Amino acid sequence: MPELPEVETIKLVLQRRIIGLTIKKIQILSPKSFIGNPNSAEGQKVLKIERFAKLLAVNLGEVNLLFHLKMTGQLILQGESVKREGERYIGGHPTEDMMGKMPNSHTRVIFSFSDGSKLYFNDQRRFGWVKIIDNGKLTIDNLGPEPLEKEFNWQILKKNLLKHKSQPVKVVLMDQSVVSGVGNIYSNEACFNAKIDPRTKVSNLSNLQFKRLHLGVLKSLRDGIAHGGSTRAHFRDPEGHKGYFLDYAYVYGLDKHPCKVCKTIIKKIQLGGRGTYYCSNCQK
DNA sequence: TTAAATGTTTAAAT
DNA sequence: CATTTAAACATTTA
Repeated sequence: MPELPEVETIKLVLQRRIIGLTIKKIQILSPKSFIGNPNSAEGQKVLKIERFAKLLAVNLGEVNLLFHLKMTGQLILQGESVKREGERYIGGHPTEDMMGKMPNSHTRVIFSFSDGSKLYFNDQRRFGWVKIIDNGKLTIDNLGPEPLEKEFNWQILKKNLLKHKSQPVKVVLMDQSVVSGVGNIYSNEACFNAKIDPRTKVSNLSNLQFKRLHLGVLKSLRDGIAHGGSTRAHFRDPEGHKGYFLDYAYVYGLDKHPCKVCKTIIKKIQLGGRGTYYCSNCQK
């Protein structure tokens, strides 16, 4: 699920825990999930961790480990000190088995660090991947502006959205070349925040609505990060309670539930082939 | 049994 | 040719 807030939260956790550690060993359990030669990463020290849209780049000097978790990817960090505290750091769409023993049947790659801690890349559907990328080649094509950077304003959002003027606004928001890191969850939430019907064609939006949408995107992403990502990127795991998925959402996954603002029943429709949730009273 | 699920790319249809 | 829709990827759960 990892959209921007989830990946950002994973980044913050990893920056705190694995920078300065050396990768001792990389075990590839699913060849499809690892692209490149793992030898070039083994023995290297983690220097820097960055996020680009939904991608995570772990810099090892000459090379980077570039992660894309796609739909069901998870990163689970279990360290020696972490284990003693009965704690584990996780990021990704929550499932029962991510609280259990590692590795498990969905573990695709295991990174072992110099201090004994391990990072597990789990991915049920195997859409996600880890790639070795030379440092000079770490540019990702077709990425729009990072919404949390101050250069991002409503005029830029408007200009980029207008690349697909006849499309519903909710669909265009998910286009990574329009704005980086917004996926299905936050696109739904952003439209709710902006009080805009997700079906509205981009060409029919007023400047006022573009402004509201700009703020709505920011609010949804910031709320997501404030909640540790919609998936709870770190988790205290003595007995394995369930991560609470999206308790804070206004509309995503809440069809047939009353709107948290006006009690109108949330509707679910299909837009661009994706589940789309909205309140017909709040969003017009 | 069918449908849907956090994402992206590619092919097919309009 | 540009734009839009569907399919594909793989697996599980409702």
